[in-house]
Amino acid sequence: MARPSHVRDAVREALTDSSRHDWAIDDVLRELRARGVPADFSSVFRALAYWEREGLVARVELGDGKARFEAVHGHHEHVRCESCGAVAAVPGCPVETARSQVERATGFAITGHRLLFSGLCGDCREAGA
Amino acid sequence: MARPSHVRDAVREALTDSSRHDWAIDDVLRELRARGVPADFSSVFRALAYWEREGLVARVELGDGKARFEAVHGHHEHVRCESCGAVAAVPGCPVETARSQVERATGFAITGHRLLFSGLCGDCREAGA
DNA sequence: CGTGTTTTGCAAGTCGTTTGTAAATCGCGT
DNA sequence: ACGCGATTTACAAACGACTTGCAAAACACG
Repeated sequence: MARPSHVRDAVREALTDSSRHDWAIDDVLRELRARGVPADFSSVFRALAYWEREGLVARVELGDGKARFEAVHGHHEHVRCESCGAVAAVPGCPVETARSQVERATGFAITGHRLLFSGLCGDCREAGA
Repeated sequence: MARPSHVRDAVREALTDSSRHDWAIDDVLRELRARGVPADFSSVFRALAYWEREGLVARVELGDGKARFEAVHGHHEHVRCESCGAVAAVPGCPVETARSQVERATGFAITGHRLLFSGLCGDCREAGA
């Protein structure tokens, strides 16, 4: 029933092989082409949706109005360079401890959070100085 | 040179008069109509952009793919109910202390952050139980 | 009152995503 | 090897929400 799906497979591999945290759909598409697996935008879109449902890929919210994805690893937050857009992972989670305090202050039962730092990466800092 | 602008004024008043943290452009539009100040979508859009530039209105990122705004008060984070979408403010900032640690870990110079909690508001929790 | 600038509304354009549809592909039983 | 039925894929059209171009209306000012 489940048939081989080179697009889906290639999409998963592309994300998994890299440590990028900001794969836009176009980026994945280009990467597939580079790997000799031409595919259609919509196929990549559906593949990403599929792996997201499957829990192997997570959507990353960078606030730039584009859907971005990364392979699921552990829980972590992100930093994004205001200048060049580079994205890196912030190990650990500065927010976990705040949870119960937030619940008390707001009356919400907290189930998750999304934290995005912005700043200047090392390169841009040097270049701008 | 600067002429009276009932749309701009009405937009600022609408946001300022309320404590909402999730004004979408349509919401503002509807509120203006309710106040007897009919306006066009694009005018409201430009008014919001204007006040954002002016620093009186801030864009709020709720990750629902819509531009959302609030009147600027102090710095605070947000909680959003997964069920009904209600948004509340989280007083204080659980992240401020993490800043230097993040800088050390990533090599970025941190200039800001955006934190969004998700969970269930009191009402939805009762309703769902 | 004219004049020149600012605001507005309307409509069209854009960007990125999402969906409809039909053709191609493949596993499987015969 | 062949046909059947379900799954994948590509292409194109649809969408949602924002953005922009442009001309008409509204003012302040001389």
